Amino acid sequence: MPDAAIGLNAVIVAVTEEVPRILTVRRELAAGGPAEDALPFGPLEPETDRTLDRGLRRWVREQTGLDLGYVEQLYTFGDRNRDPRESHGGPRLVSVAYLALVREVSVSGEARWRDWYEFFPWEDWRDGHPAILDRLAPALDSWVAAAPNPRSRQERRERAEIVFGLGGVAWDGERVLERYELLYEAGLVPEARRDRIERGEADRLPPEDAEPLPARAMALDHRRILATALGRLRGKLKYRPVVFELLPPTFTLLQLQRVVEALAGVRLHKQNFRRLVETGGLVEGTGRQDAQTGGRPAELFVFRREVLRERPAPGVGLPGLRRP
Amino acid sequence: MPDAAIGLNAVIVAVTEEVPRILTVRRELAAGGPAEDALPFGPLEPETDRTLDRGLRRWVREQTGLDLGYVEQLYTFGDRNRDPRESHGGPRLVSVAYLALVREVSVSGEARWRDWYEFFPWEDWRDGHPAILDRLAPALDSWVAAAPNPRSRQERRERAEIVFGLGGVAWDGERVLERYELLYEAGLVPEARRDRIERGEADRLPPEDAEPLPARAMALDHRRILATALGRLRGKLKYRPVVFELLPPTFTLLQLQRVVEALAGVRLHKQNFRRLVETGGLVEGTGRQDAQTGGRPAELFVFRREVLRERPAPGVGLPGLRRP
DNA sequence: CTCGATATGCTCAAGATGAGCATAGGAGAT
DNA sequence: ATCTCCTATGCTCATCTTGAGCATATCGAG
Repeated sequence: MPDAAIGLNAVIVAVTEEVPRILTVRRELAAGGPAEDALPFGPLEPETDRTLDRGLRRWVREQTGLDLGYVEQLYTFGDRNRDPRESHGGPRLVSVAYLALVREVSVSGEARWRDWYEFFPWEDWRDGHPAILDRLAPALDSWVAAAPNPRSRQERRERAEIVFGLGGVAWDGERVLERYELLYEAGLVPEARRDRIERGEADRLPPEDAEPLPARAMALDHRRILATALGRLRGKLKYRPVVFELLPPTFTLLQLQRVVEALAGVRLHKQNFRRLVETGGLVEGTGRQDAQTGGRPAELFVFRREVLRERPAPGVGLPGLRRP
Repeated sequence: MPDAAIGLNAVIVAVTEEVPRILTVRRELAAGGPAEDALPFGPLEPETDRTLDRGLRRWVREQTGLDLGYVEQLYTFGDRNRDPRESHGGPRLVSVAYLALVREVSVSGEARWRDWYEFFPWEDWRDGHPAILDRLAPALDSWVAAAPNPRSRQERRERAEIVFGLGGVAWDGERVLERYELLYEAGLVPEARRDRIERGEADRLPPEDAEPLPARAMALDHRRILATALGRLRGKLKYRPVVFELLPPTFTLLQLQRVVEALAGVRLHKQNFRRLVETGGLVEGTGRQDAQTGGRPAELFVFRREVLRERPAPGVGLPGLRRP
């Protein structure tokens, strides 16, 4: 069986000040090339790492000083030429990506936190319809129109409508990856051009955009990995009590709501949210009050672990977030 | 970056006669050892396989003659010593497992179809509470009692109750993997003994069960992979129209219901199921009728693709299957 | 033509959801 | 002191969804 190299990628998420953040590093991938944002990554040491996630925790600690708590495997990326160094004799690189949720934000080394909506501005609907979608829509239309034949045009149209919620289709917050992949295929993200050039496919380049999208790109396929993470987390939120990994042990209901909103990218009805988490048994009051920030003091709550015994799939699967 | 070998595993699912089946092969893993059921697996060819799932499709075709349609990545298994050959100088083997859904059942080669509930008899609740659970419950109690300290005992009890729905906790059909892993840890499946012996940990063996569970074991960690697949499929059913991958293009509502029940492992209320899929826009009548099997003829339905435009997460997320 | 079997239509109580109104209890300004 | 602004918290209500059942339709077999 021929060999390949196994890499491990980490999407490390924290939420502070109502901003969901991910930990990034700066990397020069092409030696001497431009530095780009990248997800932290490291190798699996086949000899010493007993499991994949132990390997991950090991080098995350080494690189950033962070001790990961909640960790979950996301997806394994193995397309050829994910890393351009492969085409110059490097080994086939297969990367197993993980999602980690943390509370702390102090990191050491070259790591820094970034608002994940800088990478996906179209995903944040908390202030209503994101303005960037008005710029994307016509670009998507051109992509549809540029299809080589009517059948393919029809497919493109349907796909664009479904994933971007156009033409009356409802927006589905979980389709983060599908949206990114469509933009990539349509040549609307810089990675599309860059990858083609790096692979020597300088023919068939998408037209360089006069005015590039106001979104941050990433090295390699890391924005794809990040999109996978965001989509997965949005889904998981609804049926597993993962938000609490991102919150201090004690919090107010509004703090909880703000974190959920930050991840889900939508605003929620306050009273209904409260009803959901309280009558759903997800939290319990401590009797203590918040050293608040203006307004009537709020009660402090804690996560109620017993809910795991009471309900099969406890989460904040609430109004406007529900599945069907 | 040190090298490792990448394997690909396929959990290939079909449903016929209300039985969910998976494709297995017989393998002698220890040369000269006993033949065991295994999932089909093959290597990734780093040079020729452009993507992981292409590699998978390639060797599944080679090994079984099957052309896969719907394929979805499941999970990547990378613990050390998954394959005992590693401890004899073999390379670290990391396997990417895939779930595939097919309609056909004719296979060539050494492959054969097996009822997946032979591997997990406790997962089939279609005829009510599975009898095997009455045998498992006391064995789980012993495992809880055997905890080294009160704290660990409490944790074991809570875990057993949650995953097996004991002590008033509701049964959650999706926790297939958690149940299998608990049984493994508790030494209640033959793989637990076998793996310890193969790793030379012949001390600390779980006691050999006088009367082994009436369930089929698998080679390596393949039953774990299978459990992952079953759990994932049960979950996905509820919010993506994947059942239709397992059905002929045209089907009656009862056929559809039977397939869903076979996968979910529970019986559903017929009229409500019908209401759900019809008013939910998942299917549409063809006007034609079934060459039926006794009783009033049933209308033939087809999957209604337009539902993808109308609802964000269409699936059979119905009564008794819902998340919260 | 009656029975057995399945299909299909319809009802209804209970619960969940979506949206809003009203009141409580703090801090800082006047 | 009291006014104002702000957030917390309690409560209501119309509407939709769910869970469960009854009733009727339409076939084949005896």
